[in-house]
Amino acid sequence: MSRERILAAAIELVDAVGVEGMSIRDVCAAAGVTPPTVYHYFGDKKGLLDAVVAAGFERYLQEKRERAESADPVEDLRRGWDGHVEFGLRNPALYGLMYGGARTSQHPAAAEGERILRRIVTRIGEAGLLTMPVDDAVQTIHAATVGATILLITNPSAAGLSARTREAVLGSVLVTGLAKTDLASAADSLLVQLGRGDVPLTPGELAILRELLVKLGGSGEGQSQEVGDQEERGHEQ
Amino acid sequence: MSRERILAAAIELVDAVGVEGMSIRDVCAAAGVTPPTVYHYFGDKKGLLDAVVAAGFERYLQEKRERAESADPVEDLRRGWDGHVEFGLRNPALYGLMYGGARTSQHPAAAEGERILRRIVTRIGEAGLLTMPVDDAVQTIHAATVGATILLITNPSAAGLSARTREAVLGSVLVTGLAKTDLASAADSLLVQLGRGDVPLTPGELAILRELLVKLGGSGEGQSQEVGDQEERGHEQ
DNA sequence: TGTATTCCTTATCGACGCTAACACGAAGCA
DNA sequence: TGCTTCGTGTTAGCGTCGATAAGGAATACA
Repeated sequence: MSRERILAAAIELVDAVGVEGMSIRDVCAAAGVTPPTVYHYFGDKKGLLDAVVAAGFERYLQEKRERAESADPVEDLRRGWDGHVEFGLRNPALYGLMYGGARTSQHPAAAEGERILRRIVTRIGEAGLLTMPVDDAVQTIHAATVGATILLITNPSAAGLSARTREAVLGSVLVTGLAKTDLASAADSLLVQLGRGDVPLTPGELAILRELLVKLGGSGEGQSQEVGDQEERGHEQ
Repeated sequence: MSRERILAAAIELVDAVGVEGMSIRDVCAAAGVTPPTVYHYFGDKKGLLDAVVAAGFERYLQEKRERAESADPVEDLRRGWDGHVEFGLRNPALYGLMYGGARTSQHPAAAEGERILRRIVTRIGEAGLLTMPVDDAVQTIHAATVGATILLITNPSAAGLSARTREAVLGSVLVTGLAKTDLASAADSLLVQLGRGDVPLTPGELAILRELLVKLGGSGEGQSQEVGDQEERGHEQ
């Protein structure tokens, strides 16, 4: 009965003050117990943090499992990516414990997360939409997801980074060049082309065109809504 | 004279036992000074770790600067990627401090690293080989690089992960040789995209945009440039 | 010589991770 | 009912940590 209170207090504290700011004594004060009780249940501080990480993975997996698989595995993959990044932004300290550090990281719960990803990618492969072996695709997607999440945590102002990286990776992993055919990308591409060589337009036309393209492009800093919340969805396909 | 010895001892200790295993007193013993000396030079433990991180970035930047720019910016980009990953694998604890943690990460030395990357990407963009704006490409590449490095650190058995992720990202960021390499086809591509889905423009804006795009468009087949040079490459390490 | 500055010390503080030893109520068994 | 066991906590304290107050020794400058 005290174990849950201790674990809950530890999770809350890690989320509030980070790993380095959390002390056993603080956890005890929040949970209403004394230090030896913590050591009775969790062995040592590392054991307590492992339990926190395990609870974090469990929470993450629950979200992941609640996302039912749709008929389109590619859409499932996008949702999985967005869910991962969103989870990291919602629990930055916990995410740092789970992925960032050189910690154990071989948590059994982490393996199930990768298994879910592998199942989705396998379905995509069975549909003949993969440009590489399943394991390679899983590793590539996983690496890019973690990297985008970490960079977003340390630099939340980089709006659109997640969606762009996602489409960039998907564009190479999937045979369908979906990422290159969406509206924002086409506008960005043209914007790049306008920057070099001569353009058969008057200066005024060029100015108007640039403004319109920026409005269409995915890289503008126009919308200041919170990141991670399906910001770029709907553009593709 | 003691400052350098303290910093060197701290770097060595961080590399040997990690951040959490390092204590000021250990550093003092290794450097032959007493604790107050450390606080005299570095303020507090965070200050000392910041100095360690700064030294790490400095070491990383020196390696990066020593790689002279070649005539082919794409090759420079590949070498920069590989150098980044290699540095992370050679200094895992230091890399975790530099990128993994939720630390400030806005170190001035980190900014120069990104500036070097941006310069390379800018050169690629000036060659017309970019499918997205420079800033977007920089962010995407950066995120994927960090992710691949972190996953390789925590799981060194994933051979080939770095090269695969690198080529996957480059395959999306770089123009691969088909269409979209010139102004006319980029305009045509956007024109097609305007035809489907909803466009966040007013009817008037849309009309002007269409007119301008028609003026730019090649009215059918856009001839591609001579960029068939680099295709997919093996490039294992 | 007197004084200021730099560099580093001794000595100490409160908080930390952690542990030994013990207290106490709820079964389990005679 | 009495005795034991076990799960669940406690009190008290160890050694170490990060950090600080106060001052000493050497150098530089007037």
